[in-house]
Amino acid sequence: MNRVREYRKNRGLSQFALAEKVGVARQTINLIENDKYNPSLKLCISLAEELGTDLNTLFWKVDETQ
Amino acid sequence: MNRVREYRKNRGLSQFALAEKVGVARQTINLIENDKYNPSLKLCISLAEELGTDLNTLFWKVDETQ
DNA sequence: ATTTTATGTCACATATATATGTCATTAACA
DNA sequence: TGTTAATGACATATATATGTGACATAAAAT
Repeated sequence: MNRVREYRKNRGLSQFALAEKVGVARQTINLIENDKYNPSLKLCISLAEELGTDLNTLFWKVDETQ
Repeated sequence: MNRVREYRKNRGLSQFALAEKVGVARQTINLIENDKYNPSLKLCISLAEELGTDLNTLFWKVDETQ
């Protein structure tokens, strides 16, 4: 799991809006949020920058119990 | 740029040894260290774990002037 | 000298991330 | 109502990450 959806929603962005900001298709954001695949490092960095956070926060050992 | 080579050398590992530990080909490590492409998130996480560090340290806004 | 080891690179093959178009469903809203 | 926006999902196409095998060079070890 990752925290892309959480950070996207906190910014009031739709999947489509975030996709446009980072230059990918809406489906790509959808698949990443639903852990359907394994994004590239560059895309992870773009997402972190666009969402005002960093790689560890979005993708490093997300604790689902908290 | 990233700090994979630096952390690998600090651990006394060859590209081949690190490649075996994370389950990719030696060429893949070589290309990543030389910024010839854009690894997947899962591979970045494996590298960070194997090198005893985290995503931000290896891949987030590496300052080349320091 | 000669044999390993480590690294960079190339060519080709394969797996998969990503794009594009589409459809269904739900919620918000006119 | 109907219409639009948001999301999940599918099928197909393309770009690219990664694998595999090979070769060259340099350094280290024997």
